[in-house]
Amino acid sequence: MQAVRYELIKECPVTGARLGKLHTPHGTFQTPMFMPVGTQATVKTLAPEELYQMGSQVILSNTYHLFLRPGPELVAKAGGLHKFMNYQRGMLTDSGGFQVFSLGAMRKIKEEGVTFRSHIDGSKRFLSPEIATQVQEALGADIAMAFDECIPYPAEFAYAKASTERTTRWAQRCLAAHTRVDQSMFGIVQGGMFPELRKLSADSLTAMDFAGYGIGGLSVGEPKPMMYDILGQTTPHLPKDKARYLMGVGTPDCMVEGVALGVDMFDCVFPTRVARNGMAMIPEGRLVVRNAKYAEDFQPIDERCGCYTCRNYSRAYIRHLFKAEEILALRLLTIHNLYFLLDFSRQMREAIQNDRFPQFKAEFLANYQD
RNA sequence: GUGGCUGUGGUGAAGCGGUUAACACGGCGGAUUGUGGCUCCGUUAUGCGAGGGUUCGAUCCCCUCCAGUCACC
Repeated sequence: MQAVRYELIKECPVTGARLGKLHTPHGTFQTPMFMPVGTQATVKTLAPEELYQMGSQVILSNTYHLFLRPGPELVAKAGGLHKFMNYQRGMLTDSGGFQVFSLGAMRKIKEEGVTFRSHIDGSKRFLSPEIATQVQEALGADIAMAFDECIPYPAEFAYAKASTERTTRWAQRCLAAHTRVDQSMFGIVQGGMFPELRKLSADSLTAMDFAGYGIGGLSVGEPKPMMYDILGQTTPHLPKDKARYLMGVGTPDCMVEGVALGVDMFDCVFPTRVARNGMAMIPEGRLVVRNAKYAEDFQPIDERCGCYTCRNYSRAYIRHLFKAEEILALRLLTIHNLYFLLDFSRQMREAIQNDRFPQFKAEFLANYQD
């Protein structure tokens, strides 16, 4: 019996959209869902109570960052990540595979694992499937991710094939190393932009006993139509009774397309990162609140939005806070953007429930500009 | 009042006779998809206190004025 279990509630009769539940040791959560990113054991600028209040269910934290600082031993000594950071709902840790490739300098990939340099102090470090699994067990999230290589775009077929096969072997080693019964592990489908490799990866991984499946290596710079194409040629190879998690995706247009192709979970730094740069997400796309045209605009970011920020503050005030480099500016837009995506997820669930997901998708996309 | 010094964009300032006036900050836009509040990109002085002169040519040299600033009466 897996610690984390997906329950399919309902499928859209037209698209591949799924309404479901994710049962975890820290509660049962609704899918499709968006998972806020809390890289260093904190969703930047927010306290857990604020996350609960806006409807946050599962949050993501990061093996790479916590491995380097403060270290898995310290988190284990604190009683695990939930206790350490005082978040009592669902939690997922990324394996560190992606960061080794995106942040670690001078990385060297071998069959055994990856040697890289810490982005903090430049020291030489090593991560392998076994180490990444042990670290994630020490962190103790509900969901651990298998250690993978995220293939860059573009990539040659030969490289993508070799890498994908290695990621599959690494997945086996992760499962073999995994011992915690109150934690489940998701495998990660790779395969680059090659449908046959995606199928190969999915088939190999689904033959193993993972609780769910991450879809990695997308949204790495390829055009969106290509991403949707590859995604659409990946999810059909995944079992219906397991959760599908499209890694690193979190703009509403990509999410609604992803849900239509059968994805249940998303995570992305986008809403929180752009919030810190003065950009608010709205149904029409984006509103850059630090733009001069909002200097005397006393409306909320979005009058239709129910978030704490929109109920209490104006564009002019938030713009002022950004200009003055006040911390509250970052908090207010982070609250808004996360609420926006969490509420957007809720609307998608409601649409699937009410058999109107295709219309919801069409209407949303007609209105949205990225 | 007399003498010295200084006047370059929103700011701090390079340039000191010769193509489109450096650089930094700020401003204004943009980028951002398994997170460094980081970063990156574009743009921002038809003009060098004002007027006159010398010169093929003046931010740069000369004169007058104006304004700041320091010192002394």
